[in-house]
Amino acid sequence: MRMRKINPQNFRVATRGTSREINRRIALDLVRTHQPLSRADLARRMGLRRGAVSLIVNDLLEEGLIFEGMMGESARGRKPTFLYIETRMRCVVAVDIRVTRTYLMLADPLGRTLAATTSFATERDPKRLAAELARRIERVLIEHAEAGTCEGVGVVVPGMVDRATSRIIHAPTMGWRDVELRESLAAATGLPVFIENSGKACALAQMWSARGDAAEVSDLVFVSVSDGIGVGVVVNGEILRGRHNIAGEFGHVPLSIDGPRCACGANGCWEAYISNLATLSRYFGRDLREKPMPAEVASFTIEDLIARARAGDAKAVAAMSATARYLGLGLASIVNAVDPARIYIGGEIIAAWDLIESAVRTAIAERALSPDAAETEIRTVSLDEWPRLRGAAALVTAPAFAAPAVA
Amino acid sequence: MRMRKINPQNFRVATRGTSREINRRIALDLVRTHQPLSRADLARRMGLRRGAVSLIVNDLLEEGLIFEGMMGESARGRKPTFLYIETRMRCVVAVDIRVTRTYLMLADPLGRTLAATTSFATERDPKRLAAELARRIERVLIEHAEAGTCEGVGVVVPGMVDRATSRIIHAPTMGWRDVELRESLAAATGLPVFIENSGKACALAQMWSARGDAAEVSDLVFVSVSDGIGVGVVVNGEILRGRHNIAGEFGHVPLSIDGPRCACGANGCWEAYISNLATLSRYFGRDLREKPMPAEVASFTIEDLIARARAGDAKAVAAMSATARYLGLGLASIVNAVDPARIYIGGEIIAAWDLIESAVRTAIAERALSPDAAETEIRTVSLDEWPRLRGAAALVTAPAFAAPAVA
DNA sequence: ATATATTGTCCGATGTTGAAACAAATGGAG
DNA sequence: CTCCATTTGTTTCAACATCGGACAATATAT
Repeated sequence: MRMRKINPQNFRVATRGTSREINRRIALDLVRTHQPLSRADLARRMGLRRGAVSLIVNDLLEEGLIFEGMMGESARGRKPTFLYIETRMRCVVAVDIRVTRTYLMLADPLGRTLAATTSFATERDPKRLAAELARRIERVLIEHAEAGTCEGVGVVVPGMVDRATSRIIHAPTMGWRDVELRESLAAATGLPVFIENSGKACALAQMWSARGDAAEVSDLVFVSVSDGIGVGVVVNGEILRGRHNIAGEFGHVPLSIDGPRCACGANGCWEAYISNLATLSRYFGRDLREKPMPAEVASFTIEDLIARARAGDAKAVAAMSATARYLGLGLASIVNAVDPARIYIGGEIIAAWDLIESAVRTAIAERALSPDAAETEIRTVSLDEWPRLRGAAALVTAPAFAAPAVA
Repeated sequence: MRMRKINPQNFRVATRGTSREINRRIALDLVRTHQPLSRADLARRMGLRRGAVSLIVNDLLEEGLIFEGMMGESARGRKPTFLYIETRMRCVVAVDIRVTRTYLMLADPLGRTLAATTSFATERDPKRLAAELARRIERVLIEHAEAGTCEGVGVVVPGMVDRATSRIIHAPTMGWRDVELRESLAAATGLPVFIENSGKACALAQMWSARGDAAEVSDLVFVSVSDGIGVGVVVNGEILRGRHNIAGEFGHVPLSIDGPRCACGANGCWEAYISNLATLSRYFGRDLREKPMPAEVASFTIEDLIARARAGDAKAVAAMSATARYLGLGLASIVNAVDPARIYIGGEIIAAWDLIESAVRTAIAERALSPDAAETEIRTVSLDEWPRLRGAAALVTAPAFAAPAVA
């Protein structure tokens, strides 16, 4: 029995148009997930009369959100006209700001890539970064005029973003505190701009990527293992943000309060056990954060480590196994705390998923509170799926398909 | 920008009555939180026309959910007729099943106690417990016939409850696995029965207890420190249950994976550091789970320990301080993972809150990811507020005031 | 006594879904 | 080919909701 409290300080009453708004969004989302679909299909799925559906569909057609395509097939009787999401004359720009490089992608309203991803060295100064981004966005839109009008820019950053103001409260790796980016980028491009933490955006992308009658999941967690640990939590189909915009920071929940020092200042954070740097440090038997480092150590990447493990390097295998175990122990905390239907894992390390999966599973089972929960579904997301950029695109595209705020 | 995904497998379209249903529930909840309230007050708060409000109010009056009371005051013009939640001829029964004793309370539709709480020794056999409960419920309803018709029975248990079936999946301290209680109790009493985990129900009670324009909070966590650690999480005004009904089990998130053994089988769970047994074990310098124990140790309670700490017993103070620090470190995990607007803490130990608060705060600040988050509001809930029983009552009373499921 | 303000009700306008009739399109039976 | 059953999509009217404004009732201030 689902039961949500009404907030007496912030509710929305129903007006004459509320029913239509609700059904309109359901219809649009059904076209998105099940296209192609006819008006009669929609009426059957929604349990509405065909008359009501026709009115909604005509609205959506007029606004250019969907279009009528081929005639479909039916055993007998008049053939249905199929409806599709209009993706031909609309596009969005996705931007992934990372410490060293910034990535840029053009996507259609369903989040599919329209043009090859480009990248450039990240400019640390926010004002100059906004200017540079605006230039590159303008260029890609001119170069791909066939993509149509741009509906907005989605930006993901490695830091906390304030929900209300969209200011970047703190991005430690970037050295940013209370940075304004949205307004300057919006002013420079003349486009709506949406900014979100990268972990949260990745979770958003996974939530909106499911198609058809495939298992739909509205409670999921995305864990990104990289230089740091980014985590995004989705509960009841909504991103968990929290009162101070830090919700989901499982990377800084401890495995051991007396464990190794973490970049955040505390000891024994999950991140301090399983970040790429932690794994490499384990392999080299020294803390790689301490300079100076020999050049051959500084340029050694996690991909190199995985290669050595595959080649049979016992020390590499041991380092990977240890990370796998700690990864699983932390995932167990997520399972016990959030109990999502599915966990997605991204980052360079999943290239070695076949090597580490069983150790991860064993560690989860060691701490998960029930056998069922220990079997929580885990899916890996490889880097070439561009999870961050798809999340950035979803920031712009998803609102049109979301449920209206009501009550 | 709040954005909830529509579940294409499980949505609810709007029908002719949906607008009315939405506004009806908002109106009823406003009367609950702001009573007394006139029709005109409602129209102003809701932004509806007085005509529309009148129709809704007349519906609610006919159904006996509210009643018209005294005339109110106004500076000029016709005096308003005040509306109140009808609590005179309706009641609910709240039941708190604990390991050794079971508590029973009669409450009104706003969750206020109507008759003194009674208790009896818990019968471990579910069938016999249901029969015993039914007898006692029948008796209290006869003895308090003035309370009117009973609208249902809310039961909280120390274990996991399956959302769909209401079966008790696992209650370790009771020795229960996959136990059916709801149907047998409903059959024996002829009343609707609702069952929930006690930690989750406590969170529910806090969410629904706020009145007036006081700070409304729809993201909160309730932490109950007792023999075990019970935690309930509320996100967006909804209880977090999770895919396997274990969400919110922060009691078994580790402080140190190499820490002391926990009853759940894992090592270093938060519970193993701060449960009453853990605190007492720390005081006596021995694991109290190991039998046999001297009688004076076995009968020594956490209240006794608090008394000794207040009397200046250095060892008692040290044991309490250690628990306080671990309590804060675990709360920091909750802050970083869920980032609620407010945390409620219940249990015997809060009788010593003045002794431990600063240590708790220091520990939270040690690990919280932002200074703001470290200042997350904490409120203690004393035992004589009967948080579990109020949660049990809320299971029955809250649905009437909750938002309708839409889209 | 009069003016003004407030509450609660009433009635037609508008916008929505519900139900059913209807036109159009299609395939199969004869 | 004609006729019929079937399906799609549109149209029409009824039912139900809020919106907007008018109105009577009621109370206070002047």
